[in-house]
Amino acid sequence: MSPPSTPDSMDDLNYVLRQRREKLRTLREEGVEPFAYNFAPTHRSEAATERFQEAEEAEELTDAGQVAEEVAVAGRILSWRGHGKSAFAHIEDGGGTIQLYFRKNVLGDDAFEALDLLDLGDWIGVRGHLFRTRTGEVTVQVSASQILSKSLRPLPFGKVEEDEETGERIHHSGFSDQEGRYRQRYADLAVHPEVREVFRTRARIVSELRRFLDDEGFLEVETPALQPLYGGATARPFVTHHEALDRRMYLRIADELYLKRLIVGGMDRVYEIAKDFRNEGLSRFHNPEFTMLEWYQAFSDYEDQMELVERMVVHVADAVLGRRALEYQGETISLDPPFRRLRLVDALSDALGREVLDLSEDELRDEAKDRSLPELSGAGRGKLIDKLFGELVEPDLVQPTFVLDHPRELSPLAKPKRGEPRLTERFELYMAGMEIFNAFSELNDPLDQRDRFEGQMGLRAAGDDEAQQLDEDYIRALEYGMPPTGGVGMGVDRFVMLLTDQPSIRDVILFPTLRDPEG
RNA sequence: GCCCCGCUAGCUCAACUGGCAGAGCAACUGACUCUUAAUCAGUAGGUUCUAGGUUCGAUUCCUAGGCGGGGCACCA
Repeated sequence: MSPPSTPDSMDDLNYVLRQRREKLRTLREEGVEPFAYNFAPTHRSEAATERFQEAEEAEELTDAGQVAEEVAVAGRILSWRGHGKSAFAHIEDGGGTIQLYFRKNVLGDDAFEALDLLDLGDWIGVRGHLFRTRTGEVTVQVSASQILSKSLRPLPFGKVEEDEETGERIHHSGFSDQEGRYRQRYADLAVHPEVREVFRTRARIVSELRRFLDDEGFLEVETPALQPLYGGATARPFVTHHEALDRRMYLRIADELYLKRLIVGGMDRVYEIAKDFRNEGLSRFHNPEFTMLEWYQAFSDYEDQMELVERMVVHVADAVLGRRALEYQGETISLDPPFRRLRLVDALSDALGREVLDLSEDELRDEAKDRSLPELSGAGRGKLIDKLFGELVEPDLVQPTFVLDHPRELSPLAKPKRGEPRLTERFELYMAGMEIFNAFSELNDPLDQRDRFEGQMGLRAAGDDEAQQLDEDYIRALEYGMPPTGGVGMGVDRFVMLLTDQPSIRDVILFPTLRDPEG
């Protein structure tokens, strides 16, 4: 990793890097600047291919079978096949790949010799006429070429063979080391078009989420990521310090309490797409910083929000996938609403064969012990129910399922369930076993909210350092009056995982959090 | 934090029970003017993750550590 940052001690470079530096020096000696300032392509590779087909169909090709006007294309050299006095290459640009054909008698001796100084990975710009090779591939017959940037470090290109009959792409060698791919995402992206495609899809998904909410009359807002108090979720925060204010601050774990302050302020439909930060373990489903979409809609309850979520999922699926079913890691998942609804306590009661709400904390603990769930000493009723649910019910939630009406202890920001005060009006939407949405009829009674916060303070005093803090300013906001409001949080990364069939959250985050490689 | 698996050339991988560390691709030299995993001939390329230990001898066995992957826990 060190060569680029240390002064050139050529001795330390391995021979491949050394050779490329020598080519770089030769280019400069010949008066060629290997790091150009710009180039003006007339087409991206895809458009160039289309241009040829257009000319071909219109029967406008010259006698030599070429398009009359020259095109200019630029890209990174992916492959090179030299044949003495000619050569074929493929370059790749943002639009795909295109083949180049170099001939000594077209380019001239000097320009053809200069091709020796090119390597895989170099960026070049070329001009030339489009034609179709004997084997049928649209190709640029290069009349002039220019190096745009010298690659001094070999990219880990594999080779791809396309099966003529099935069109199947067979990968040879390649870059498959997970660690290398995450640490050097630039190299991963450079050699894996399919990885670039995942992130293109991610952008489309986020864009469709925005479009959907905008069309529903929501206003996109931005709230603080640096907060004097953290809240809106149960999680351990990242702690930092503001020097000038000499004050401890936290990176947000959720946007919730700020967005609801905006509802109090009369902004009756708001949303935010933001990074949240949680100081907890990493896993296939957890990255310390992740993207959350939250929205709040005045005058709605969680029933209304279930309907909105269904419409949102369908909107994105239609727009991005063009269908309402998908394959996730071998499972077929239908996105056709209405989604299944499952009351948490009913599902758990069925699994246990006993009425969950009638069980005492000790009885719940015994049930958990019977299923050899580990480390439950500190858990209260809410946590025990959550654990049991996670163990007994959650694994089955492959098809989209709204899990409803969580116990009050688990949901300090949710309104009590109408007619069942031990429960709250809350839902989580599970898909492919992942919790992707979480929503409430938002608690807007400031007195009840204070009681709930105080309950959390009790848990905190008992040693639960993830319990929520009492936010007096938020209570004050509620005292001014918050209309009935439905609010939803969505794990954007997980939703992207689902839609792009990626097994790990690291595969949908460009630069996932990793340990320090130095150790 | 715990368990399992992995770490060997730029990349992908071999190397029996502990016995000279190898191949394909990439690179380099040469041949080749419609190839596409181009082909053919040749050359070079290694701190076997790190530090100890056992041994005549360690990529291989042992101990500790690092990083990654998977699982569990934590957490959503």
